[in-house]
Amino acid sequence: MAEKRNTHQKKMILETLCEMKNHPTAYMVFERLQEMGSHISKSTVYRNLSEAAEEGIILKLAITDSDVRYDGNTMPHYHIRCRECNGVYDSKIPYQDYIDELSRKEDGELISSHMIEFNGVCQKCKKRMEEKEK
Amino acid sequence: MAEKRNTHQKKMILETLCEMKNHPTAYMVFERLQEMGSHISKSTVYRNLSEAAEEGIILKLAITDSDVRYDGNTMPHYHIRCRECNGVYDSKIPYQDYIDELSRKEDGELISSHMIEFNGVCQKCKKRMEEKEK
DNA sequence: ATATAATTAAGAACCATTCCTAATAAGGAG
DNA sequence: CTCCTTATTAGGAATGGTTCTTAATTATAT
Repeated sequence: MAEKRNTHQKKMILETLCEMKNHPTAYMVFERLQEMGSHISKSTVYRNLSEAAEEGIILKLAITDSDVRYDGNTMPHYHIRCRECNGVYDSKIPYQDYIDELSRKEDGELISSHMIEFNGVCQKCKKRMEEKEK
Repeated sequence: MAEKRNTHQKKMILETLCEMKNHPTAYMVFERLQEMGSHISKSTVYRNLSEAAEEGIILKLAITDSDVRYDGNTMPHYHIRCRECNGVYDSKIPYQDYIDELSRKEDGELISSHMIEFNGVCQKCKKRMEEKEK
């Protein structure tokens, strides 16, 4: 009655994801693995990340990208999207339960959670832009 | 010194978008136009929607989809994504300015706005699920 | 050690989106 | 109204991330 197997590939993929702090897409994880000399195939990376997200081992990010992104950190948290470099950063503010309550009161839908994405410019890009000004 | 032209195609595309209340992707607008017997090409639909969004005439939706969606309603508002039918609905709750202030205080980034997407089940699907229960 | 079935590698297929180019037509000038 | 300029379009090829397919592999139970 074998159901789930622990393979080298799965372990490598999840370890690599957790090392990457840039909220990568499945493709980015695949590329990283290739750089490291791994021969894990594209489809294996896509499948494992997708399955891990379904199992709740990793997080499938709610990001307004045209690509799905993953995060090793499964704690609920918000994201900041830099409109200059397109990078994704974590916000430090805690989950706002009351936002869900507000929606439950106002809207007729069955709300279970929400996500927030901030639009802004990250510190790195901000600094770079200020230096260009001079 | 002609800069911007008003073409039949542009007019038709924007009118069609505003008639559609389901926050369509560019492709969905293209399909709708075809159903209506229009011969407007795919690339024209994509280009016009993208340009209109840049000009602020329409809204490029912040939705955690793998596709970009557009909205004729340019008022800032939040969205509810139904996890059953995958539909996108508008929330009635007003924009929460203080969320931006909170992030500005806690995070170091230059925040200009945010978007919220609720995860839930829409009224239609809720009703359908309840009827199946019986 | 063997069996079986979950998992993988490799790459073809998919499909929304972008890109390219010749043809078209909006709108200003005469 | 007619001509010119050039923004815009139609049509389709190219792109590229993701999904799918299949035979080969390999984790795990027995």
